[in-house]
Amino acid sequence: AISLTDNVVFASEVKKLKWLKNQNFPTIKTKVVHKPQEVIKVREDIFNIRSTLEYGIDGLVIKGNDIDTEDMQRAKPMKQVAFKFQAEEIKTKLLDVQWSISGHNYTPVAIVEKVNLAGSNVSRASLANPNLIEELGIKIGSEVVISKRGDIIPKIERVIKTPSDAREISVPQICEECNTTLINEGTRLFCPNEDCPKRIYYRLARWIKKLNVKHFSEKLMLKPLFKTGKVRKIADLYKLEIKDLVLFEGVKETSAKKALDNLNAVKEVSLAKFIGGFAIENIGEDLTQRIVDAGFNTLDKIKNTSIHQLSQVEGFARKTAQQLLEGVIKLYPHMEELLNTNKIKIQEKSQGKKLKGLSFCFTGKLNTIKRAAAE
DNA sequence: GAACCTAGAGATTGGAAATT
DNA sequence: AATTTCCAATCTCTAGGTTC
Repeated sequence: AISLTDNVVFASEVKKLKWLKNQNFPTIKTKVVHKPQEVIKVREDIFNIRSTLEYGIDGLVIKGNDIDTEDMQRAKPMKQVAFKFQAEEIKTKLLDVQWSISGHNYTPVAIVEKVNLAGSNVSRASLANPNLIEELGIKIGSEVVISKRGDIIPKIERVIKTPSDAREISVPQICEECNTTLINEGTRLFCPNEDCPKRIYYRLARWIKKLNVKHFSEKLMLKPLFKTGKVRKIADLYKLEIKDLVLFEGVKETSAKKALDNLNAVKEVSLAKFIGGFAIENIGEDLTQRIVDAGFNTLDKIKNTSIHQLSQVEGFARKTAQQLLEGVIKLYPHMEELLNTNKIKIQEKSQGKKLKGLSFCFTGKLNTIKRAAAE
């Protein structure tokens, strides 16, 4: 069966959906087909009437002509696939390249002359890494063609021409934060200094993000805290009081309290999340969980094992095992300090799987525990 | 009430390493 | 050599707050 994919309605936007209902929004019809050629034909037909539709669409969804709830629960259902239209392309000019710094990695971002493309204004596009700059042969001043891949992500497709007075894109040589000479591996440009402030800050931001602490604003709170030197390590976050936050512009008691309450509300995390929150390069929560499942279920067990033993775990070979082990050993004092604040602890053992996959709704007053705890 | 900020939504690229 | 998995990064828009 075929239905239209739309980039207008988001399921969560209840208000908008209601609005659409009131507008007698045309229902999206499905069509049953039997051969691949028919799919292509339908796609062409729809593409031709696309501009006459009352709403925006970006392609088709082709799905099995049945309802398979199990399949639909997958992150990427196997019984349905999007078949989008060829992305619109437009000409523009490269004005500048900014280097976006995240942690220790430097990523080039193209700044182009603002153009309206497929319904939005585009002025930035990732250039991924130094190698891509070279492959494209792009310079400041180059005329380029951009598209939005999947109608969403701006992408520089190719260079049309580069005037003779175009300027070479300069690749940073030293870290703007700590003056360490950057290492350019072609596919990534990074600052190797383990104690680079960018790296230290990134760890804090990762922690907040990993624990899903809401309203702890990076801009208004975390950055100023870091800049003033008040917070260096994750453990420092747990010593903060409201008075430390209201010092900053744009932060008053209400938001300060909210941020700290949210931070302190997380009292227990799984070992995998704990380690994932420390931003060891290439070591995320999911990978760590595999190690935990394989029996390395305490911080010390992981710290005291060997690369060889870790590499017995699926998903880990020498490199990843080494990154994890060295990262944990290096950060162990940090981790201990954090645990010693007694504000957060690692879950003793992985929870049973009896509740896995089930959904619950709490309503009314709970007698024995608070609602948040129950959730 | 204006101005500003955040979260979250959907979507894709592309590198690296591991696995098959 | 091909496939899978993870990770990090990018874009825009808007509802719903907070602060000024």
